[in-house]
Amino acid sequence: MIRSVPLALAVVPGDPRSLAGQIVDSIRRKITAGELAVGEKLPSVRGLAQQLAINPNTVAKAYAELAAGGWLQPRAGLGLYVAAQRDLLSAAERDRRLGAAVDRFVNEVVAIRCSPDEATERVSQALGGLSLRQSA
Amino acid sequence: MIRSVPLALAVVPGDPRSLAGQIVDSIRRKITAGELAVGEKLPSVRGLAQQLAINPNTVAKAYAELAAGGWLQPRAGLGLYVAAQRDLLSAAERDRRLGAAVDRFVNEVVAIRCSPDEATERVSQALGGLSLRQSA
DNA sequence: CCTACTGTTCTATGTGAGATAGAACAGTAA
DNA sequence: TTACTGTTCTATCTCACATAGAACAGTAGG
Repeated sequence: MIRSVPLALAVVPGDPRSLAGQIVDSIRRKITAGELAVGEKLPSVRGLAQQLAINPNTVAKAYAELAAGGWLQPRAGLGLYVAAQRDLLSAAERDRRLGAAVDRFVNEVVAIRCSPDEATERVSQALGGLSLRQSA
Repeated sequence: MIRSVPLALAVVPGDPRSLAGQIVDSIRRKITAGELAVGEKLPSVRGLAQQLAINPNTVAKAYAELAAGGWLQPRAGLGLYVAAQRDLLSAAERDRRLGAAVDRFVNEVVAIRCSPDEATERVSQALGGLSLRQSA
């Protein structure tokens, strides 16, 4: 029996994202950053729900989405484990989604009225830090 | 009486953004791109609503948000006109919002599992094209 | 003055996503 | 058998969004 890490994680009601969305984003970034190693066991649905003081169904939905995206591997009756990185999306689909994400970001930059150069710089910094953690 | 341009604009029900949100984004980008010149009159609330086959209240909400953001200048009884560019946000507030937008974008890049370099490149391209239009 | 336009404001209604609550099911290990 | 695991289902509540209809104040032109 592998002990599951307490999983430092927080959800806030003020966030525009749904509770399940916050959990999904946090775990995806922790896996990408290497804070959650491949094969590691995640807290149980009910355990994490109690820890976050939210409904178990909300955690279950987040876990289901992560499993569907290939981030977590379910073992029947045992729990969910961090899966090895693999691509479920085709190159075309990934390109399409990236384009949509870029478009959304540009809309926000326009709305803020900030310099395109500053926005590019900030994105470069944030994504650069991401790749460093990925190689770790 | 200044004739208002037909304003090539489209809203789609499938878009995750609300109808008002789509209108707001489109008009902000048209103003930024110079497709809508400063001082130009916008279509009336009821006119644009009829053109888009949506409720006038939805258009009114979009216009109100644009006016609140300083993008449009209301003239009582006349209509809304493209305002001269000015900053209503403090540097600190703009920086805070940019950080939030970057964080959202990074979350999407992580979710897509695409290369950070590719994402940076795409953003740089998109924002570069934006600054070109701004100078026009 | 009167009419026709402009944006604004208000209440009411219907729809859908998100979160909650509670129950039940199947698989696994001690 | 017991206690855990994730999964699935129905039901309810809330809130944002879009719609619908009405009313108001300001402006221009006949």
